[in-house]
Order: sequence, then C-alpha cells, then structure tokens
Amino acid sequence: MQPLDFFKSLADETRLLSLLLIQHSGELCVCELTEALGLSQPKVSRHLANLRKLGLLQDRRRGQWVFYRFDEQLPPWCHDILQAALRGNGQLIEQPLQRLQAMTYRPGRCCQNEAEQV
Amino acid sequence: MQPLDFFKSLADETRLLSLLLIQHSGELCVCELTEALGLSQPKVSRHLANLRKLGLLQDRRRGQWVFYRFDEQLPPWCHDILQAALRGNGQLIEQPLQRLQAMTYRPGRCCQNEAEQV
DNA sequence: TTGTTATATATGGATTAACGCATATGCTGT
DNA sequence: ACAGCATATGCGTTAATCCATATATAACAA
Repeated sequence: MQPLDFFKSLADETRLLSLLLIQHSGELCVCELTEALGLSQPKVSRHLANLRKLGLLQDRRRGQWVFYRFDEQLPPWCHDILQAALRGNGQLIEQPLQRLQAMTYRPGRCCQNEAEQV
Repeated sequence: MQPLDFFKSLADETRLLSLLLIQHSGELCVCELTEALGLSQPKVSRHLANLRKLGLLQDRRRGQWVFYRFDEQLPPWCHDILQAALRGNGQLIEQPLQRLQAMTYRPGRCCQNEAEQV
C-alpha cells in the first residue's frame, strides 16, 4: 500500500465516509452504505470497487448482498490514520450512523460472526 | 480543518513529501524543498501556497527566504496522521533528506530558534 | 420460467486539478 | 540606481476525477 494511493483514496467524501463507517461497524454491505450516506447505489458501488482494487477493502458475497470490510493485509499505519481521523472528527459519521440504525431492515450476517453489529 | 480538505492535501506527491519533510525538519524554505525533491521552484511554491491557504502551513519571511512550518493551530489529529504516515513509510523521504544534507549552502535561520536543523 | 432485489459496469460529459512556461514581485548587496 | 537571487503568480494546456444515466449481472422467490 503506497501512502499516496492511500491518501488519494481518502480524498473523496464518499470513500472517506464509507471507510469511516466500515471502521466503526466492522462490515457493511452496499445497500447499508447507500442508505446511510444517502447516495446512489452505482456511486457507492464504484467507489467500493475502487477501494477493493487498491487493496484497502475486501468483499464477501452473502446471498444477494456483498459485504465490505478492511483487507486483512492492510498495514497498521493505515488503521492508525483512520483511527486518528475518526477520533478527531466523530461528527462526520453521526448522521449516517443514525440513518443506519433507522433502517427497518438490515441484511443478516448469519453463518459468519466476524462483524460486530452497529 | 476539514478532514476531506486535509486528505486532499495529502493526495499529491509534492504536497505529501513537502509536509513529511517539514514534519521531520521543523521548518524548511522553498529552495530547500526544491532541491530536496528535485522539482521546479514554481511547482513547489504553488503547492506550498496551497497548503498555506488551507491553514496547514504558515510562512515566515527571513530576508530573501520564505520558511514554511506547520500552522500552530493545526489540530492534533492532523499531526497524528502525519506521524503515522511517516512512521510507516520513512523510506519516502530518505533520498530527499540525503539531498538536503548534501546541499553545500543551507539558508541560515538566525534570530529565531524554533526550528531544529536537519 | 418470470419478477424482484442487490450489485456491478459502461458511456459520455462536466468539473477540477496539475502542469510548464513566462513573468512579476521582493529582498540584498554594490 | 542596478544586478542577482529567491519566491510568487498568470495563463493556456493537459490530465485526472467525478458524476448521472442506462444497462448488465447475480441471487432469490414464486
């Protein structure tokens, strides 16, 4: 992971908020991020694919849903940076988290237990 | 300082390396960065002006030279992020630091002692 | 099969950002 | 005044990026 590529990934609002939300929640699917951020599905999907190609995220298909979480091989300094960003700017994801919790239906994550529920 | 603007500032090689070098050295002038990075003077100057307008850096004119350092009001989480980036990627500024030390003439910083010499 | 939902991708256009080059400004010394 | 060095800026071009829309793929349910 090159630092320049990493920071380029964080230099877009959709990608930055998606990463912070995934960091907070452990794992999220496309429709959850779409709802939480109030953005179009193609927009969210393309940015997530972007992050996956760069090695920041990995995806896991579970039926209709595709869940994204951090790639296991992401270097520690990347996590440090995301934690610092979130620690100093928690208000960034307040409203998206509220929308997430307000979702009447959240896709199930059964049969794998690596993700904490929000 | 908005996180998005901060990360956009880091999403350019010239700005990223300039910031890491300033973080390492405390304070550097335009000609030092130009030499260390092997880039044209207008290019370096414009990016530094960019960072100053955003509130990341502040400048100090000392005779012919203009020294750049971090703005005193830069939030702690910004420093945390830069430190994490440097800690995990020290090799990024190895060669620029060598060029810096190889400079036959380094502008003096007399009459103010806030900057550590490299 | 058909229909529905979730996700991915392709295309074209609009905006932004970075660049090189030339030149302007500012300071120092003669 | 002038010359020389350091820095900043204006301008036109190029490159990168983001977007909206439409469409394709995949899984599930009836």
